[in-house]
This record gives sequence, C-alpha cells and structure tokens, in this order.
Amino acid sequence: MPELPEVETTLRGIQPKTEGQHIQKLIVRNPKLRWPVEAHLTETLPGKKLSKISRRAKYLLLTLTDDKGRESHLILHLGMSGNLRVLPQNTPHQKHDHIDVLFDNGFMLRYHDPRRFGAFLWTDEPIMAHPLLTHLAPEPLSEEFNTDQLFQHMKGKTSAIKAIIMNNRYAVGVGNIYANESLFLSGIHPQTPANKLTRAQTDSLVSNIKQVLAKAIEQGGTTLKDFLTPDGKPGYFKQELNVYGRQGEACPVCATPIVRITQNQRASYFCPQCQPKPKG
DNA sequence: AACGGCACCTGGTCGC
DNA sequence: TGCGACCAGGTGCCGT
Repeated sequence: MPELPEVETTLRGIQPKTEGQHIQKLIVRNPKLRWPVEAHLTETLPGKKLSKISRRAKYLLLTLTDDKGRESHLILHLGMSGNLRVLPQNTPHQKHDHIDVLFDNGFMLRYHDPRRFGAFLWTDEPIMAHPLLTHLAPEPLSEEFNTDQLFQHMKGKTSAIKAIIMNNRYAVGVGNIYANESLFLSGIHPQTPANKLTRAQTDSLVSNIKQVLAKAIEQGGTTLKDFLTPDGKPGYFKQELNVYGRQGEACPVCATPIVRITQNQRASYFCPQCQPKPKG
C-alpha cells in the first residue's frame, strides 16, 4: 500500500489515541517480518511512554521515553502491504495481524501485513544515526528537496529518471504510483536518462512531486486494493490518478492511449504523446 | 562508483 | 473447480 501519503495518513490517524500513552503490553504473533522482531521487546517496551510519533521518508518513528527520561525508538515500515490501526483491546485478531501494542487507555496499535515486507525495529541509539535512515534524501515537502540538489545528483547519471526519483538517495517518499504521476504531469518519459533532463524539466519535476504528494495527503492517500486509513476508510486519491494502472485508456490531456512498459521490474505508465521518448 | 537484478512474502486475477 | 503464471503500493543487498 504505502507511499509517503499513505504513511503520513497513517501517522495522523494513529496519533490521537496513542501519542502520550504508556505501553502496557506487546503481543507479537509472528516475528518474521523483513527483519525478525526482537524477542526481548515484549519485556523491553512495557512501561515506556510513547511520547511522540513522527515520520522520516516512509518510516514511522515512535519515540519512547522511560521513567528516567531516557529515549529509545521504534522504527516501523509498512512494506508493500502493511497497515496500522487503532482498535479497542478486545478486538479479535485476524489473519496477518502480527503485532499488537497495548496502551493504558484501553486501545491498541495493531500491525497487519500479509506480505510481511514491513519492519518493526527498536533501537536505543541516536535515531537519525540508524543505518536505515542516514543515507536518505531530504523530505520531499521540505525546502531541502529542491531543483538544485536534484539536478546536481543527476549530472553524470545515465539511469532512467524514474529509477532516480524512486531511489531513496535522491528522493524519498516517491513510490511507483507517484513516480508515474509526477513524470506525466511534467511531460517526461520515464526512460529518459537522468543526465538528459534540462534544468527546466528538473524544476517542473520537483514541483510536481511536491504537488502530487501534498494533494494525495489531503485526500488520505491512494487505495488500490487493501489500503485503509487507521479509521478503516480508503484513501480517495485514486480518482486523481492520470496514468497509473490505466494502460489502454485515453490520456486525460490528449486522448492518446496510455502505454505500459516494464522498467527495473516495475510497471511504468505514460502517455506517448505528452511524454515523448528521448532522442537517441 | 554506478547500475541492474534479486530476494523477501501472500493473495488476487486471468487464461486454460 | 483446479492449476500455473503473472502481477502488486518497497527496498536492502549482491554481483558485475
């Protein structure tokens, strides 16, 4: 499910009933996620206060504080199929409900993930020094993600622009859906070598990435099949999609049929008229 | 150093 | 109805 807007939607949904609450119990039904959920967490976490929830790229960062004021962190990732919901503690678990974090207020945070590509990691080291977080590009909705820095990165890069904006080193939060949509809005063919983009194209792309992500957040993310917000509602951005999943349909701008190709084992969708193939 | 491909999983859909 | 092939919102890691 989750690109940045879905993670942000999840964050906003779980915050009200969990932030500031004390952890009472941790239940791990299946520790086999992308990395094993450490067994000691069922003893380590109870008693700590969930003092703050934040987001870095597609990671959710849960700051925990113990009774001596010492901080530690949970690093959560939803992978391809994960979601988090806040539920009353007596809610029966279903298939793929792998982890419950129970709080003192009677609610729990439930992690559900059929494909188990997600992560549930804990660290008491400085959070931003964590190896999963150090190499990440700036937040896409911040000033630090801008034309200058992306254009700089693209110099000498022969890989396709779509691969670049989906690479955590150069842009974060942009998954397959929003990569395709941003490139469409900027009229850039997804296979264009990064070093062939003009500065004006780069400027347009940066701007459209920001706009697409911001608008998707406003709409509660994109629900393709199984993404639900923590309230159990789907995201409404799907109706805004111009090209993703629309092969054969008319381009909303020029009515040319949308084309699907495979790039780096991922589907790319584009309008061959609005996004002309680069020369050479 | 840069790049492309693989792996990790389950489940839904499609064609035969 | 069953079965195999293929597809899916991510990303760290490995080999070239």
